[in-house]
Amino acid sequence: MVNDQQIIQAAIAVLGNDFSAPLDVIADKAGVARRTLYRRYKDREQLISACRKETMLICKAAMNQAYNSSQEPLKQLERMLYAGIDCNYKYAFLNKLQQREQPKLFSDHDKNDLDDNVKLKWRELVIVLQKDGIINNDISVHWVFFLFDGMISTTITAIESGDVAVNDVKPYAWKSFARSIGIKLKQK
Amino acid sequence: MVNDQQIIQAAIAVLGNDFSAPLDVIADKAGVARRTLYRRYKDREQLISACRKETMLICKAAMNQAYNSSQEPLKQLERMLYAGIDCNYKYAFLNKLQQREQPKLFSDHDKNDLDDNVKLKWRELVIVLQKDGIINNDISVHWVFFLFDGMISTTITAIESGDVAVNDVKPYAWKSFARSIGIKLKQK
DNA sequence: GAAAAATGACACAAATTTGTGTCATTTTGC
DNA sequence: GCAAAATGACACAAATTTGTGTCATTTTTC
Repeated sequence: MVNDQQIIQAAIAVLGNDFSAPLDVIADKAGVARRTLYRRYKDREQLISACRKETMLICKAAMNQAYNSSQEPLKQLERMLYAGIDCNYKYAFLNKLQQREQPKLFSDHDKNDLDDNVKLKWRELVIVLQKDGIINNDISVHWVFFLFDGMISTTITAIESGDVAVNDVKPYAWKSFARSIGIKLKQK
Repeated sequence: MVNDQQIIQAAIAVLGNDFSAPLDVIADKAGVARRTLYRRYKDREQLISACRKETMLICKAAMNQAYNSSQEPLKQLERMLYAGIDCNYKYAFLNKLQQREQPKLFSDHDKNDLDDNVKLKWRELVIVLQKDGIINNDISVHWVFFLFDGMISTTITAIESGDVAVNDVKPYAWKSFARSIGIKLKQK
């Protein structure tokens, strides 16, 4: 009735904004008995591990697909933003997780999977766009990255608040992000 | 040696990104024995209460001062952004807290203090700027608010990462925010 | 529809977290 | 420098959370 993905989904949603939340909160959110969590995942730790794995898989796939969906850097960047938004709180969860693990393991197994493949591609896009004068030169790639991540978080917050129509918000996000880094969009 | 404010500061920093974190984490962060926390605050709940109070006091004061520091709406908005950034993780903490309490108490005591006084002023600013054509008309006040909040979070993230110089980042934030809502800044 | 697999609803021990008592030591106020 | 106040370092009980065992019931599978 309740599959693994739904449980992981619930876990990500809960842990994403309260990492030390007890397991029954997750169980409730998933609509499942706490005992069931332990049947599917040995540990709290293993559940979290599964969350990380799933999150990275999904985000990575979505980002890669977005990247490959066009040859035009600006379009690629736009679709990657949408992909991040679609990954939703998964994205926030990943960030929180990485932030938490950074002191421990610096260059470990699958963590850099997402980074190496996708973040590098993303970075190249930005550099190209900056070289072409499409993105302003007066800001660093680093700052552009923060803005990108930040816009995803902002959009997720907006969606979760329920005060903004979900369909409207993605183009808003892109328009705002694009402007913020100095891109002048052509009127459609 | 360690005063109340430092403890509150530590508590806000810890709870801001892990609300269920045990008290010894906060005690460690504050450089104080866990026992001391209980001497100053009866409860975990009272500590959190104190955090809320302090946070609101500081944020409100900073925002109001920013608002009052100029008559020019654009300048006021800019300074309010800076004030939000200065409030730092306090701001994130407040958001998390309100998000958590929203289901419980809808229109309660001091919560709306910050809202009524400061958020209303902020809102008026945006409406005026939009009426004057300085902020783009194609986005809603609501979305502008999310962008504002989001830019504060983004900036805090950037600062915490240590990859961006603290002094540079505030003007960056303003420039990016201003652009994102369609403000054309004059070159200084 | 019957056997197998998974679930929920308990109960329960171990581990962790909370909150308090005590006392030697440190810090503060004067 | 001394008395008062605050702190740290324990110890400790209560409460909460974790992880497991068991069994009746539900869901899947064939």
